[in-house]
Amino acid sequence: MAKFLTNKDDNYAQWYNDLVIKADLAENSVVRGCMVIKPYGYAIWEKIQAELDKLFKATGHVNAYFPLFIPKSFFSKEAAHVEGFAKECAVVTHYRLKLSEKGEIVVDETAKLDEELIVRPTSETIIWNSYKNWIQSYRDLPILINQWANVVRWEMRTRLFLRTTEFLWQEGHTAHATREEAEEETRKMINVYASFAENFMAIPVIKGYKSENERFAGALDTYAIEALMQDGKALQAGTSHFLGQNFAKAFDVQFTDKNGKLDYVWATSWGVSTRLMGALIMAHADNNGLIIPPKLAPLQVVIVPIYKGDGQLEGMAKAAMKIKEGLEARGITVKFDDRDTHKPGFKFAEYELKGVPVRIAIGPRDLENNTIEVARRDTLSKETIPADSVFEHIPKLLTDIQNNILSKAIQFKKENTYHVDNWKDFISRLDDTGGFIMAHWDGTAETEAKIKEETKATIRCIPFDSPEEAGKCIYSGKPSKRRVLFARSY
RNA sequence: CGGGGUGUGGCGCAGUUGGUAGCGCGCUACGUUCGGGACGUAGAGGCCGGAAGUUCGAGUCUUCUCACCCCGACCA
Repeated sequence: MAKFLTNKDDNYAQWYNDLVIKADLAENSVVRGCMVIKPYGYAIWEKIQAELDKLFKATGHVNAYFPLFIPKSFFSKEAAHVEGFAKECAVVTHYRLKLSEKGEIVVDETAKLDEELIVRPTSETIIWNSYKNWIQSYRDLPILINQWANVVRWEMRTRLFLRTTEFLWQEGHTAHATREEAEEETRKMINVYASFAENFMAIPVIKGYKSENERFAGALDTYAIEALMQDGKALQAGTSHFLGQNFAKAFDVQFTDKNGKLDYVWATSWGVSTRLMGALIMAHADNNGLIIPPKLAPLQVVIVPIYKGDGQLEGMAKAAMKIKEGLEARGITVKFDDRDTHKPGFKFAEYELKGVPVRIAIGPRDLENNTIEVARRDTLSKETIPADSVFEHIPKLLTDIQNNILSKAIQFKKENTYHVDNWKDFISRLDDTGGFIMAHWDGTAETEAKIKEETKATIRCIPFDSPEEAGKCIYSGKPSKRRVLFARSY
């Protein structure tokens, strides 16, 4: 089985690449570093989008859209921000092409832009330039806007979904009258991400603060959710930034408060990207292919008929359509695959590869006995049930699968989270198993950098819930008050 | 930008001392199959990344060029 996939245990990276391609999620485009998201992959992204969008709306946010292009001058208004992104920006310098004497299409040098445009790597600057005009009074606040967009960061090395030059994401940008309110928003959104990861993606995460080094360019504080992949590496799955008054000051966004006093506006921004697709794959999939949690599966149930030529299909189609309609009425997405160009075995393998949570097979024996065969993707187990019980059974089964995938992931995270108290163990733990490593750190950037240099492990976050505990830094031996989360990461 | 590698049907590859291109998968047609990726038969499909050179003759040798991939420095 799964003879088309590289074995996950032999070569995890290759297994991932194979899976993305073979499951028809995405492919590399002719444009270096950019991907083509294929319909099946995009369907999963649309599910992610739809659920997140509901959560954003439920927390009071609205959607809007800001330009792809950002004037270079805007970009340089916030010092830390420029520094963070300058090295990976695509720049538009001209607006016209022409035919050369040789008949080639060339840039028309006479059509040079007065001010160059940056292709957005993120939208803080262009958005705050607008907010400046929108905000005069505390009555105009808060502004709670999200946008779904593409952004471009010119990366050296890319991998489908995990890091691509262009990627899709959402970015929330909010403006508040008080520091407390902005901080609360920052915290609220990281919690939204965390609960989305857990409840929909079935991925448990660790929420925490980023160290100063890992912080977003221009933020006073960055919160992140970190997820553990099956190869023991961490993946940052979402971030929420408390931007303080940095962007308000850079773009001169002031408002009059209730007391008639002028003050700068407080800001947050937060985002998740198509990288979540990578997380979804690497958290759950196995050597047979994807395992998609039912809540995000574009196709939740597939019905495969097993028939020999001569009119056998008819009876099955009738039974299948009845099941399909009944399940759809219960809000379940169902496909009846009656293609006669592929054999059942081929279809079984294909839907496993694509991670469809539940497969129903109906064959001649089932018709005779009024049964169906139900197979679940997460455990690969099969059972034959009375056809009449399908409408009670399948919804329960989907819930069960969602829960099982999550508890498996929780178990995995638990088993691969280690408390380490000295340098030797730290290194051997990283090399032997990887995983989340909770260890003491002296809180200095120098130590953090040294650890990264020597081990490639970074501080993923300082967990919100990590208890006060006296200890010694694993690297410097200096005193430390709490453990932080270390890991090698994507 | 350093270090390594690869360019040959749609995809993955082979191609000997230079002699005019082949295999697997996929594709098309027909037939037999159909409870875990079926089989047979017959087909279609290639300026061998590009340019120049050596030679009677270049996928193969030489030079130049272009593109892509992998490993590092940067990153959601």
